[in-house]
Amino acid sequence: MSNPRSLSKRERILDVAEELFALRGYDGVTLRQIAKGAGVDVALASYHFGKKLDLFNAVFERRAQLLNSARRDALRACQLSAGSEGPSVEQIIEAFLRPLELAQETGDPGWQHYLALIAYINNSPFWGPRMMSKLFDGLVSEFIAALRKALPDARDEDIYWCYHNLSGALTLTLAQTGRIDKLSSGKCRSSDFEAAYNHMIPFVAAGFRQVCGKGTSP
Amino acid sequence: MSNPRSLSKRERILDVAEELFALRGYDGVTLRQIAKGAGVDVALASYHFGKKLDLFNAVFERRAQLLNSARRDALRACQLSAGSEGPSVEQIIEAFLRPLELAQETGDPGWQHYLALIAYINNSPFWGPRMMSKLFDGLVSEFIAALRKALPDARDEDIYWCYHNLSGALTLTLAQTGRIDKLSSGKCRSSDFEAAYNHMIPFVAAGFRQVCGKGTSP
DNA sequence: CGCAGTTTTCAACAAGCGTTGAAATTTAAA
DNA sequence: TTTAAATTTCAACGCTTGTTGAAAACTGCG
Repeated sequence: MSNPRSLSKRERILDVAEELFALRGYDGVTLRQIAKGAGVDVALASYHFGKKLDLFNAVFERRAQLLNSARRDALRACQLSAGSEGPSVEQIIEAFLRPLELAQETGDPGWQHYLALIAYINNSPFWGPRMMSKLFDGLVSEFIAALRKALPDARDEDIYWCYHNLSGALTLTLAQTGRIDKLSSGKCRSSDFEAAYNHMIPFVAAGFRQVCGKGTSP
Repeated sequence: MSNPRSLSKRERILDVAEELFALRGYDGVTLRQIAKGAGVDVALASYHFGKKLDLFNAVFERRAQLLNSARRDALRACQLSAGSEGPSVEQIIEAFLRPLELAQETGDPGWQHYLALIAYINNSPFWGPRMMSKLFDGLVSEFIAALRKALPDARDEDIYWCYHNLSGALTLTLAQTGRIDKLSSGKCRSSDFEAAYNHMIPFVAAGFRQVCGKGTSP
């Protein structure tokens, strides 16, 4: 049945595919590049995953539940620790973002590649609509609902646009992990995850309050 | 020399390449697809532009100067209309963003495709570093300098992180133009651009002020 | 060991890729 | 109209792609 070597090779194919897809996109990577990177014959990818598109989807599915659970748990935790009026905007945004920072900081480069791949998908007019909602719609709805409670004066439309801005800022951060910002001449390293999120959270929270009303105090 | 038909075919190749590259990325589009879309033989793209990568670059160069000039003019205009203490954060961000909105609203779908292509590039770990700085570094430096003056208490590092968030929010907006979102399903599409920027500008300005100090009053 | 089942490689396929040289067509000027 | 240059098509090249069927190697079990 399942021996250590087979699991290892199957997993290695997923790892390499994850990394290369994140860098060059679906069409920019060949199965032969993936196989070579994994030290494996080309046909093995087809044996384990079927068509190339199935391998692409398998890469996403591998970590999707794990990530969604972590973010859902973070939201639940901050809801429990908050009073009956619910968590503040800052707390909700923090619950939305910190699990990603933690994933990036595990030291497992696979998580960085995976999140960069998510960013790639989110900004792709072709892949975005067909994959993002399947992966994240349920989770996002929960966060939107929490935000709606924390910002009782806001119109739904406003909350949506603010979430859009949050998603964009986050996406660029995920896409640029490891990259050095030339403009800031090194002051701003995208691999400095903590700095990125410590700046993003107050930035986004202030934006929400400005556009959606003050809400409950932080 | 230059006759209307030849210009037309050359231009049509650029138009179709622009649209398809924006949708599927560099590797997701073949010269044959572009040629078919333009109603032209495959070899004609090579005749006019050389290699596939040269065509890719030609698509960028066609509108780059026009766009950069518009944004630079907008910055100069708001600097002139402001007093000696310079424009506010809102005015600077508005100068940074409005020319893009205007380009999207020209009704020329080419501009929408072009801006979506810029978004694709910006979020691509492969293409981003090698193209974005060449296209926009000079312009961005001018805006950063203006922001530094409007936010005298801010550290450079903070300004760069805030700009990063602005760039991300903008990029996602450019990438998703024309897309229909569930939460805004009832809205009319022509007002989408205006709504996007009208929400983005106060959102981003509030973020800057929160992270970089209050600055001069709006 | 021997054997069944799983995993991995090998070899090859048809299709599509970017690119190119030469031929055909169109254009602009004389 | 004649002529030379610019444009466009044609036909084909060498190569790479994703995929597959059959052979080989490895696995755990009796």
